[in-house]
Amino acid sequence: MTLSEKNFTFVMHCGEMGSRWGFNRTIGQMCGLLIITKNPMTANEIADSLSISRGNVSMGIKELQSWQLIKVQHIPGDRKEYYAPAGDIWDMANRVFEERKKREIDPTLSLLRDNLLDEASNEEEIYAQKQMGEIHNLLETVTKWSSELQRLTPEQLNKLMKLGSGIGKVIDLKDKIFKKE
Amino acid sequence: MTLSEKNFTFVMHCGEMGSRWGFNRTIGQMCGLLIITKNPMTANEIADSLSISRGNVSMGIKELQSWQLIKVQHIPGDRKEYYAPAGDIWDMANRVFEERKKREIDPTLSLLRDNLLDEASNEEEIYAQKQMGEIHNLLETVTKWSSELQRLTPEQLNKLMKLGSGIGKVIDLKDKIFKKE
DNA sequence: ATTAACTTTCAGTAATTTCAGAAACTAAAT
DNA sequence: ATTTAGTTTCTGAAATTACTGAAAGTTAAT
Repeated sequence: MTLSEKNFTFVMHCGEMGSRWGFNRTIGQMCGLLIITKNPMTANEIADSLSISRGNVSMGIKELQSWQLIKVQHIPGDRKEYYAPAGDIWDMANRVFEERKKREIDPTLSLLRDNLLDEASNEEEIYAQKQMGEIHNLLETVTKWSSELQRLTPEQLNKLMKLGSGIGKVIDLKDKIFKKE
Repeated sequence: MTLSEKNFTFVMHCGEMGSRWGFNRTIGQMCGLLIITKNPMTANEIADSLSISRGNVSMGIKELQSWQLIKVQHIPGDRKEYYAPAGDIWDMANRVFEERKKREIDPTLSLLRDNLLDEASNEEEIYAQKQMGEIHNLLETVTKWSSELQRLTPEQLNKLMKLGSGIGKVIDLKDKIFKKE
C-alpha cells in the first residue's frame, strides 16, 4: 500500500519537523504516518511506506513508545504486532508537551533548587543567585500552571481556550467579586 | 575573570540543555553566562570564560541576537562591544517561546491549511484529512491562546498564574453569569 | 592613508547523530 | 527440537552539525 501524494507530503513534512518536535526525522515520519493511516500498521508496512530499514523502524517504535505516543495491537490469528496512535490528537499533544517539560524544564529546576539552598559566598555569586532565583520562579510557575491545565475537564479546558481575549475580563471580574468578600 | 565553581556548574548545565531549548551547547552556555554575570561582557571575555574560539563566540552572538535574547552596549571611550541579556528573565522566556512557536508550529499550520483546501479524493485521503483537521484545530487553538496571553498586562498575567486551581471555578462562574443574560 | 583594535566570515576538521543491514534473539507452529 | 515468522540489538558507514583558527573585513584614531 503506497501513500497518496498528498498524504506523502504530509508525512515528509512531519519528518522535517521531527527534530524540532524533540525526536528525529524518521520518528517524525513514523508518527505522522500512523496518525493519518486509518488502520494499525505492522513494522514492515511502516518500513516499506517510508523506505527505511526494518531496524530503524524497530528503534523508532521503541522511542515512540517511550513517549507514549503509540500502542501495540494484535489481530487474532495473526502473530504480527500492529501499531496505532495512542489516543486522539489532543492526547498525543499533551504527551509530547509533558515529555518535553520533563526533558527541558525539570532538570534545570532541580539544579536550581540545589543551588539556591547554598549560601552565596561573594558579590558575584549573590547576583548569580538572584538571577537563578528568577529563573526558578518562572519555571515553577510554568510547571504549576501546566499541571493545573491538565487537571481541568476537557469541557472546562475547551471553554478556557475559546475564551480568548475574554480572559482578561474574566480575571478582572473575579477580582471584583472576591474583593467584596 | 574566572567563574566560581557554582556559577560554572550552572553555565555548563545551560550548555547541556542548550540543544533541548532550541539552540546548541555553546549558545546555551553563552546565554547562561550572560544571565548570571552582572556586568556586560565582551566577546573575548566570553570566549575566555568558556574556553571556546573567538569565531564561535561571534557566531553565537549572531544567533542569540536573532532570538533577540541579547543586546549590545557600548562604554564611552571603549571600542569594544559589550553584550548583555535583552530584558529580564520573563522577557527572555517569552522570546524563546515565540521563536519556537515560529519554528515548530507555524510551518505545520501553513501546510495543513493548504492541504485542507483541497478536496480529498478517496477513502484514505478522507480519513487523513480528518486527522489533519484535528491537528490544525489544536495548533490554531494553541496559537490563538498564546497570543492572548501575550496581550495581557503583566499584572493580569500574574493574577492568572497565581489563580492556579481556582481557574476551574472562575470558568464555571463566568459561565453562570453569562448564561443569565 | 596607515595603523591598531576589534569583529565577522569561512574552509576545513572534529564530534555527534542517524541509519542500514547483518546478526542475535524470541516464541509459535509443526 | 526444528522451522518459521517475527522482533531487537548492534556495528560501522554516511550525513549532519558544531567548532577552530586563520584570513578578510570594519571602523576609529592618528
